[in-house]
Amino acid sequence: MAPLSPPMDHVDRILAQWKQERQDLDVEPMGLLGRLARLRTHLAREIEKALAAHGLNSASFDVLATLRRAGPPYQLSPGDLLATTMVSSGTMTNRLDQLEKAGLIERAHNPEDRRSVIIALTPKGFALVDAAVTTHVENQHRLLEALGTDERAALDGLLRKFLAAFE
Amino acid sequence: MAPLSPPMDHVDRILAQWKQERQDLDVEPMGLLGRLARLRTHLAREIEKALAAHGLNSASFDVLATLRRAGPPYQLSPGDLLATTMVSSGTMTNRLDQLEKAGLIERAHNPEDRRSVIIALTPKGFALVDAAVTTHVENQHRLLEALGTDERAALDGLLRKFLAAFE
DNA sequence: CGCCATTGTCTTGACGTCAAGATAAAATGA
DNA sequence: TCATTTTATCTTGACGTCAAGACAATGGCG
Repeated sequence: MAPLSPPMDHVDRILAQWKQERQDLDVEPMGLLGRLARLRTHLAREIEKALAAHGLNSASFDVLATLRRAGPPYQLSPGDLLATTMVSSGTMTNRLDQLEKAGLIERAHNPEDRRSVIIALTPKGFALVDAAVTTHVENQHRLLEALGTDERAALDGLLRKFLAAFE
Repeated sequence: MAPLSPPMDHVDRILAQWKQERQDLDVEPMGLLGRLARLRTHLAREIEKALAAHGLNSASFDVLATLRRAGPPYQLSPGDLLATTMVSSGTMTNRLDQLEKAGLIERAHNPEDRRSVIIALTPKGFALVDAAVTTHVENQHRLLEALGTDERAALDGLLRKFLAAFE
């Protein structure tokens, strides 16, 4: 018996159209990259939903989580936060403005460098992110239920190698 | 000899911090999902760069490419375009407005349904997207160079299965 | 026929992001 | 020392996106 081929999905249909219209192109990479992009959009939307239950989005959660997992005293500079979050400095300023208004972080002067700012998690921010991360991790487990243990390990390994080409 | 373990990457460091700070959480899924998200950001930025050489971004390219690969007469309704692009109707209207201003598409009434609109690629739009897709596909090949043939197939298969859980 | 739910598209207002540049402080080095 | 470069953060203006809802046309159904 021939092995079962998986059913045609949305991305397969796109590739089939290109093969019809532009036979000169080798569109094979478009399949992998298209699936990665679509999957990422679905996952991001699911993650936003889970965080919304705590009044957060993934932008604000990322900042709070970075401060939380840094350990006591839960303080980092905007520059430190930039180094881990893949956003521009203007975006980080905007995120910090909102978190400060919400009382989840505080800005303090750095006595050792007056250009620099110390961002500190408030008790309210700490409590919120600690609750949110619990929900978030549970949600992440749920999102991975479609894959078995071996598949997760294989996928993670391939993503690791691929990602290494860019950072 | 023990097998070589890959070097610690950015995501590994995040996981190590969580393991230190929140030992109650099983953060294993965060590794896979974090790598997927970071990888997608890197890839999206590279793709934007390649399309910018043609004056396009991935938003406008997606619309033009959908019309192009649909085949003659290179016409679809906004609703058809919505069905393949994972954006809201307001986003699509905005994209079409700009493409129309740029002379790359035209809007026409649908004689069979006066609610409906026919979006047609102009000759200028056809020529542009045909050139852009050539560059885009070359760029996609380049982006996948980090992976071998077998790895690409394995990754694509896992992404296909994962994506199937969401659509 | 005429009412009502549905469909297809567009409008509005808000949000998150970025690139480019402004500002101020600190480090460098002649 | 002092001018220059570098670093750290913030500001500005533009862009792409979304959710919610407006609007007109269509299709079903009594």
